[in-house]
Amino acid sequence: MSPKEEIVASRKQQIMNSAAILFASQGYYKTTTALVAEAVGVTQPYVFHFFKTKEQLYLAVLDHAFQRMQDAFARVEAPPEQLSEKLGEAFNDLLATHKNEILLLMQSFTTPEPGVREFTKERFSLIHDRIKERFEKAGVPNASHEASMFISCGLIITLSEVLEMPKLSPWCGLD
Amino acid sequence: MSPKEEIVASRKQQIMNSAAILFASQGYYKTTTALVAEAVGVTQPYVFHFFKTKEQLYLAVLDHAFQRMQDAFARVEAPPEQLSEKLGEAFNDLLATHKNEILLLMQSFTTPEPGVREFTKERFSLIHDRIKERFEKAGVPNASHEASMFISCGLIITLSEVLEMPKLSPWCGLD
DNA sequence: CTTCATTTATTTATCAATAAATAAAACATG
DNA sequence: CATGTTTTATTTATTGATAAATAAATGAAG
Repeated sequence: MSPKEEIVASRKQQIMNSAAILFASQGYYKTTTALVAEAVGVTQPYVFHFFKTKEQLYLAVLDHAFQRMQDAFARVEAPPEQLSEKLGEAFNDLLATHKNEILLLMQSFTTPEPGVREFTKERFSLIHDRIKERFEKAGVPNASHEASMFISCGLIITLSEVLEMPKLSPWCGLD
Repeated sequence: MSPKEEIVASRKQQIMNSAAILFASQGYYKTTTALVAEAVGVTQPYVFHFFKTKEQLYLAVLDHAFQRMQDAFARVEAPPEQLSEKLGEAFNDLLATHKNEILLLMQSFTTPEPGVREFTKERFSLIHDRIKERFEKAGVPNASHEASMFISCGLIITLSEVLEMPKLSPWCGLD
C-alpha cells in the first residue's frame, strides 16, 4: 500500500469509525451523512466518494462489526464444559473493546431498510450456525437451543447498555 | 359515552391501531404520519388533531402496549414451580393476539428519540420489577436474574419474528 | 318545524426544514 | 500537466407541522 493509498484507506476508515459510533448511539435514520462527515472533519458530499449510498456505508460498518465478532468466537478454544463460559468472555471482551460495534449489530435487526434486513438476517443466521456447531462439537445435547440462549444473552446485555439499566444485566448480582 | 364521543374515540383508536401496525413493522422513522392517516382513510393533518406530535402518537401506542402486557402478567396465577412457565404462556398468548404491540415494545428501546428512550427505560424497569417481585414471592432464589432471563427470552423471540428465522426461537426443536 | 347560531369533524393549501445525492470546480502534489 | 483528493454550489424529495377554510351535525329560539 503506497503512502497515498494509506491516506485514502485511513480516510475511509475514519469515516467508518465515526459512522460506527454515530450509528450505534443514534441509529440509522438520525445519523445523517453530514454528521458523519463533521465528526471526521470532512464535507458531507465527500462521504459519497467512498460509499455510493448511506445504506452502503451502514452495511460496510455492519459487515466489519459482524466479521470482528465471528473472528473473536472462532479464536475461542475451551474444553466442552467451559465452552459457553469462554464464548461469553469473548463477547464481554468485545463489548469492552468495541462497544459501538457490538451495540450496533445487536440493534441492527431493528432497521427496517430492506437491504439492511436481508444482510442482518444472513449474518445472524451465520452467527447462530457457528455457535451451534461449536456446541455440537463439544457434545452439548441441545446445541441449537443453547446457541439461541447465548444470543439472547447478548440481546439483554445490549438492552441494559442502551437503557443504562445495569439491573437488567443477567450478571447483575453475581459474577 | 355519547354517540358523538364514540365516533371521536373510534377515530383516535383507529389511528392508534394503524399506527401500532406500521410502527411495529416499519419503525418510528419510516412510519410517516401520512402513512398512518392513509391507513385509516383520513388526511395527514387530521392526525395532529388527536396527537400534538408524532412522538406523542408513538408514546400513546407504546403506552397502550406496555399496559396490556403488564395486565397480562398481573392476571397470571400459578404455583411457584410453574410461575415461569405460566408467565411464558401469557407472553405467547399476547404474541398470538397482539403481535404488533409485542414487536413494537420489544423494539422500542432502539428508537433514539430522547423522549422515547426515557419512556421505554421507565417501562422496562417497571416490567422487570414486577416480574422480579413475582419470582421473589414464589421463593425463587435469584429473582432478579430470573426476571432478566425471562425478558431476554422475549427479546430473542422478537428477533426471530422480525428476521423470520424460526430456528432462532428457543423452543425451536422442543415444546 | 324551521331558521339561525355554534360547535365538532375534517380537508385544502402550504410552510419550513432537513437530508441524500449529483456535478462540477478547485486544490494539491508527484 | 495529470491524477487523485476535497470542496462549493445546488437539486430534488420528503416530512412534520400550521393555519385557515369547509362541511356536517347539534342545539336554541321564534
